[in-house]
Amino acid sequence: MARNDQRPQGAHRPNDRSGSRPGSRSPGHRGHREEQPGKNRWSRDDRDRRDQGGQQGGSRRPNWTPPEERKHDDRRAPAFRTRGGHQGGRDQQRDDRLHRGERPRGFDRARDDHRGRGTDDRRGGERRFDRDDRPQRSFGDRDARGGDRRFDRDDRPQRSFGDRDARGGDRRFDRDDRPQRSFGDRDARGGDRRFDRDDRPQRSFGDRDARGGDRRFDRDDRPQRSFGDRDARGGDRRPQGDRRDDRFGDRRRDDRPQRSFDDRGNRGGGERRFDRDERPQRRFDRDERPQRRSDDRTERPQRRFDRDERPQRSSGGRDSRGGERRFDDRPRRDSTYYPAKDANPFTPKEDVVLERLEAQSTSAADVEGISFGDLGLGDSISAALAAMGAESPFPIQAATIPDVIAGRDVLGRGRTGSGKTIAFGAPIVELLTRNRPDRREIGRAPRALILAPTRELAQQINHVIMTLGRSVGVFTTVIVGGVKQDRQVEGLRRGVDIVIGTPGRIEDLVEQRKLNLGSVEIAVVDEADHMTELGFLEPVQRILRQTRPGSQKLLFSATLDAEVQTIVKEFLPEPSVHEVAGEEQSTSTIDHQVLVVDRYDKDAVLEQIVRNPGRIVVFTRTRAYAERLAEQFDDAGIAAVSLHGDLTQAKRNRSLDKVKRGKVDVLVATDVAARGIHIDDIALVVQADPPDEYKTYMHRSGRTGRAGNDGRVVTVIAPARRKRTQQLLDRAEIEAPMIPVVPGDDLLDTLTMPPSGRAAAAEAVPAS
DNA sequence: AAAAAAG
Repeated sequence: MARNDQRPQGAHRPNDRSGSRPGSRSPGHRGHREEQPGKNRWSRDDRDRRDQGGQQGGSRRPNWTPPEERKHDDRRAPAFRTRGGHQGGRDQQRDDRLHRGERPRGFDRARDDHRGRGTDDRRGGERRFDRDDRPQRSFGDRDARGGDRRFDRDDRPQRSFGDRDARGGDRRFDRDDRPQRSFGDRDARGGDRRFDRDDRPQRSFGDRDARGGDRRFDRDDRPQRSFGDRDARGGDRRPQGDRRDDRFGDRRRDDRPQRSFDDRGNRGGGERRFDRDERPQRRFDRDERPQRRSDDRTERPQRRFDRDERPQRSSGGRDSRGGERRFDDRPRRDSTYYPAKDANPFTPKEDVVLERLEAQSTSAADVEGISFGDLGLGDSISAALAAMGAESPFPIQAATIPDVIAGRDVLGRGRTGSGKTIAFGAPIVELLTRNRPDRREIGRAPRALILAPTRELAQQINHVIMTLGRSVGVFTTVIVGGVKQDRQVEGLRRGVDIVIGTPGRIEDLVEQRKLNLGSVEIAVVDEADHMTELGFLEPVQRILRQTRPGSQKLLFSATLDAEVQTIVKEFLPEPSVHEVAGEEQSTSTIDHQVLVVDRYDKDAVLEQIVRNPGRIVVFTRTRAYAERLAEQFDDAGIAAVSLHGDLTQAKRNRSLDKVKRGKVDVLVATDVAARGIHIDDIALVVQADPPDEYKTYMHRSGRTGRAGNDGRVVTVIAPARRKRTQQLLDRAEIEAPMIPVVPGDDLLDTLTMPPSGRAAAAEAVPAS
């Protein structure tokens, strides 16, 4: 895996020194950052030369204009025009060149062929660059990248003090002590959380069955699942009695005995359905965890058992494991000739509302008058927060900061845009400030790790934490894929306190022995429920297992649910769970509508919607569609950029940056941008394809309506999808009218207007 | 069926 550079194109760039590779780039010279950009940049001459003899992707258009130079002002000009107007000369030309909707530019395809993966940008010209030799396009990229990296480094210089040793010791103890904590703590947090382990004993067979009933929805099959896990463990499980007591004591958690995930179903009431069942597979995965040092977790013997039983569980997960669990194995209809809508073994899973973890609730009123200092943060950090605009703590912050500082494992759920990054970032910086050596050690191993599902989110988190850390000499670095690892490795070599990144590159560097997670005392999994989904779970587990035994773990997400069970069981023995009270209300600031559109009218409707003024984010289910739509909008004179996994990281950064800086108002993205990404003032979120999961709906919607602003969301669906969409909305507890729409409807021209204004317009439009 | 993350 030690891959060196994922951008093979680099080899073709003029001035390219990649041949000399990482080392030659004057490592150690922080100031050399500048060279980075220069290195790949094409001079005008280079470009011209290229253009003339260019045999690259071939079809470069004579009149092609760099997208960034095009003008799309017309989009806003005609204030709410009903139909797409005609475009100016240039656009006209473009229209001639290709029909919207088509995969224009033949070269795109050609390129795709040789390029192994991805396609860069939708605008042909740009894409070319990324790949082959296409020099020109570089400009954009580099800058973008340059920027990111910059962060990584700038702060480090001063890196004066600090180190892990100090803390190390402490934490270590924690672990050991944790044992005791168990009882007490657990209660607090809930013995329940422990799912399988302790409390569940009784539950064993009987329970399950019982539960089975509820769960039935989700998984009829589940019942069997018991096989290994729980039963076996049974032995371990302690009687519920011993669990909890304390801190939550006051909070009334004692009463919630069984609350474990499994149980949840019962207590909660209808909604909570045991989604977990579906997640059984993961459990198996653990087998691989044998490593888990037996010693550290004396207290948690139980788990060990779990693993044993789960032998097969390898990666595949379900397959290996017992047949029962696999969805495939589920009882199916005898005949599959006719697709069964309701009995699809796969879909149910996505729509199931995972049971919500029980948590301590904190409301805005609870934090009134409280300052960050009251929560345990030092003056420097508090000042840095104030400078960032965070004068006083938000509920989720007030709830989790003290516990994080106290060294507890924490599960935090706060709605989108509620300040979760600071909720875990500030206390981590605070902890790293304490007990550290007088001098910072060059090459010291990081003491904190933050995992995020996307590179953009990791970078965003880094911005926040880097800012906080700078005030107290705590340094961070981003470790993500898509860019050369050189700078990242160099940063690590110099020594950083907090590593923020995505699983792939982190594992890669660990394997290359360029990143040592053994000193990590605090690990955070942001968007935890997503990070514990199938493709992410195992890497995350492997990474967390690399951290110091007994290290503190924090899981955060706006939709934190039982999906994280597997991780909680293994890594958060006695977590404290927090959520913001009444967070559902916050959704009330977002207006939701479902537009029922005939398939053939869809693109026209989307184009009309996107002509509305204001920043608009359009979500699609596939990369190809995101690309196609962005191109369509662009060709129609509506400046738009795309963001998805087929683009090079440079382009991804560039697209996002363009939107953030207001260069472009329309962003067409896949779900890569659904979680965590913050862009100011998104007036409207358009779901060009309806999401499959209610959680996805919530995260996409969460891109708007942030910071107390109103937000609007429209979801475009085909008539046949109404029922399914309604079910999804019900699960998300969102009310949204379903409105039949055809291209040209005035309603489509007022979507970024206040709801009230729209209502009037809607009435004037004959419902389909 | 798709997306993300390593290549």
